[in-house]
Amino acid sequence: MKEGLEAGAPAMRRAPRRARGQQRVNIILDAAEQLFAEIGYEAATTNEIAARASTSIGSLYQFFPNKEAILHAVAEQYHAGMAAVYDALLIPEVVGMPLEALAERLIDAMIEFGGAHIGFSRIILQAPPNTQLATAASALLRDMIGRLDRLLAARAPWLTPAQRTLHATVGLTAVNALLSLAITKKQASNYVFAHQVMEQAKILLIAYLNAAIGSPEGNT
Amino acid sequence: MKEGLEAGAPAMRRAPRRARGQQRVNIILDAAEQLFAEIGYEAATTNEIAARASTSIGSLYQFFPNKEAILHAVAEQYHAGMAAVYDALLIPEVVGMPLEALAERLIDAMIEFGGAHIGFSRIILQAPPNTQLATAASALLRDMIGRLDRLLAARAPWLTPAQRTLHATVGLTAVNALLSLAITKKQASNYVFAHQVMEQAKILLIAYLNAAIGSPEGNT
Amino acid sequence: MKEGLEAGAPAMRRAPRRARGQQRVNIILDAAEQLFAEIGYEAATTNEIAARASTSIGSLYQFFPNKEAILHAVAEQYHAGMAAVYDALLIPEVVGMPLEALAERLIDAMIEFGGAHIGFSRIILQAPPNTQLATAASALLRDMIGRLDRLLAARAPWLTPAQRTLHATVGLTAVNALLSLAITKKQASNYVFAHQVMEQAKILLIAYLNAAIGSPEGNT
Amino acid sequence: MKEGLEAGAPAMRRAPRRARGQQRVNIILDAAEQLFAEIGYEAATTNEIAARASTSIGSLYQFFPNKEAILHAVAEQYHAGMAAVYDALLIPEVVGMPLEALAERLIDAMIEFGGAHIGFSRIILQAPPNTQLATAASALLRDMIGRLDRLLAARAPWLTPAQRTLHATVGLTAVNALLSLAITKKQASNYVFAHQVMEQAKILLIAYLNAAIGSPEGNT
DNA sequence: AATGAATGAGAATTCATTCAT
DNA sequence: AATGAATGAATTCTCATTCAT
Repeated sequence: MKEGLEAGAPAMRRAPRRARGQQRVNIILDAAEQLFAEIGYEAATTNEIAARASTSIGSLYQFFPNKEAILHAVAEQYHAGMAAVYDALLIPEVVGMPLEALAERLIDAMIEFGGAHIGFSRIILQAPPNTQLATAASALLRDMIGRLDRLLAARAPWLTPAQRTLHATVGLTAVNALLSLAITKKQASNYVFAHQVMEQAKILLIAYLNAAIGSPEGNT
Repeated sequence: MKEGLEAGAPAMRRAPRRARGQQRVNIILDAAEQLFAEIGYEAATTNEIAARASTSIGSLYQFFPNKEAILHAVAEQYHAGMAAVYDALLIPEVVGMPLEALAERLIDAMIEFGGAHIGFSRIILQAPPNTQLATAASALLRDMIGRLDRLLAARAPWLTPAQRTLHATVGLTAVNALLSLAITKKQASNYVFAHQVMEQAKILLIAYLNAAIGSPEGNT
Repeated sequence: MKEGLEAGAPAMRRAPRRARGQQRVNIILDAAEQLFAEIGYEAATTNEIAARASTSIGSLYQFFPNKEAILHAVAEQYHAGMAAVYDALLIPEVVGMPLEALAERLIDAMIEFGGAHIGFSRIILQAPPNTQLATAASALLRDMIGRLDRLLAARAPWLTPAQRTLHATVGLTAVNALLSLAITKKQASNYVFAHQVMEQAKILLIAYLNAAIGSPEGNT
Repeated sequence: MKEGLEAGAPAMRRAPRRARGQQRVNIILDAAEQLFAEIGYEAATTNEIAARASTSIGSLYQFFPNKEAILHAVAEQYHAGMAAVYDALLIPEVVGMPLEALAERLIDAMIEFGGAHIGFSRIILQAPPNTQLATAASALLRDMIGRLDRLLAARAPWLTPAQRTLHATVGLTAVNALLSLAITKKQASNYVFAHQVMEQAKILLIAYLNAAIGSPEGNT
């Protein structure tokens, strides 16, 4: 819990003091994210990351103690961006919107963010169990679910905390999967289908929440 | 569908001629499925698979030309099982059921099958892009979507083929993700939550299909 | 020196008592010779030899204790054939011929024999040092040189034994290399060139022997 | 001829940028040449090459992508040396010499070079067919034959190109085989015989060329 | 005898990480 | 700080040989 999201997460070897160092770190992280997105975390090699970042393997290890640290740093960046997206929806004006508009906003925001981080969403959302990726991913998921939980708390105060967590988890899981699908299709240049999928995601989310959350009187 | 899902899929080196050989192949496949489920395809080593199957690495390679072939054989087994599950739902009595009962059946069947193949579902449904897994997975997905497509065709003949494919893809993707989530929770011994997730999956599927498919008059 | 040419040569596991066994041995040897010729001794696998002989690896090892034994058996066959070729030239009528006719006979015989054993000539004549092949080859060479030596003794009695051995070795080495070259070209379907090479081999041998052996009066 | 003998020849993974790297590459190549010479290309292992070069297997693979690339690099070095030897003979003063002197020069030069590269000559001149060695060897041979061809063109302009190629090929093949034999004997510490063989090689080459090439008036 | 499955040492190659310059 | 060479454990796969049926 030094600087990372996770207790056991390997921290960066040192925070670069100078601007040039920070810039190089960013280049490395971008290269890593891109490569992870293309071929997955396991298949990506540190040498290839360094090469894509136009730097040397030695420099890379000057900033990151090991491969996992790179993953966590990428995940952290991604996490921060995702958090910003969610936080923007937690403002009162949005929380009070009709469900349709809210779902639209949420999913559009995710698409936009996902578009900027094409592919890494897939990686992080699809971590095989018992792997380094899995730890990185679970922290992220937990946090996102927590934010949705709060959003639900504001909109449907009649739900118990357990219900909120359940619905948030289910909704997020489904939407994430569809986002992941849409990104894949987009990468395959199937833009029309990708767009259709995201439209369906909105319909699905609205339908699910309406069915699950119901009204103050009776529900699940 | 008889010998390989995929044109370019690496086949088994040879069909074992003796009972002992076939038995060994099955043991290897079970060990591989289990290991893939635990730590993912990439992290699994052929030596570990052989060790778990209580056989020698040489025997393993007597039947499978390489690691990928093992993956494909496991996927094929899995595929066959999944196909059976779906085919059981395509009988007239089931197709004619109310949506609620149909969704219930489908998801219950998937849970049951997923339970028997705990973990591999996750692996195959979460293949990183541009990997061997991805090829194996996409064939599977395509086939399952095809089956759902036919089911939809029987129930909602007013949909265009493109609409059917879209809805089948979206529904399956979402339900698969929830199944995957439930399995993870189950593996973590969180049975209550796993069960709740699957119940929500039913609600979600029904709500989505009702919203998306609509009635003969007006829709998407 | 039990049954092989060489003291340390691994003998066949057992002499097959029945005709069927001997026949199988011959098939195996033919398959082995062919495969050695195609890809070399080292690259040839015992399994592939068995497969080409349409038998099982188990059967192969029923007759040969190891791979090297197969090599030696093939070499022995080859040796016997080669010896027959040379012996046919050691009869008085041939020994007394003019050098031109003798060279013609010798090389034609080698071509004929080489043609029947296309490729193995190359293998056996080109053994890398310190290998199993090398031992097999050297015995063969020694024997062939010995025969040529005797031929020279009959034709040029004024040479010292050391001179005879030297000239026999040199002549045989050169002609073998050309035979090998011709076979290679033949395998590449370059029949014209192969034929031209063998014609040149005759010219070369005659020229060399004339120059080296000279007449009774003065020489090397 | 600058970077590779062969179009499809595997190049080095990277040109070492630092002096230490180039030095290590040379050490590896020397170790490889020596080992190839001793036990042949197939039997040589990359680990043993690395061990002989007193380096790690990883370092070896930093510079060479695979075993074949090492072979080709060694062959290239050898080729370059051989080419220098031949080129030194293509100067007008030498080309104009009487045949005896020319043959003497050529063979002495080959002995000297072969002595410095004891054994690899054997390897490269004795490649089994359809192997990686064969490809490396054939490029070499072609080039050497080409050089001899030019030498013949200068000395015997009345020959047709096809005749020149034939005679160059035959002469080179025979002399190479004798060189190879001499080297083997030298390795076996039989220096006297080795020397005698090379002397005979001169006699053979002179006799063959005189017989084959003839004079301007009539020939082959 | 015949078959083909079983074995495991050994080979080529990769890649995260360290180290010398 | 930067570079890229050095390291070697680990991985995939082969193949000679043995063994059970």
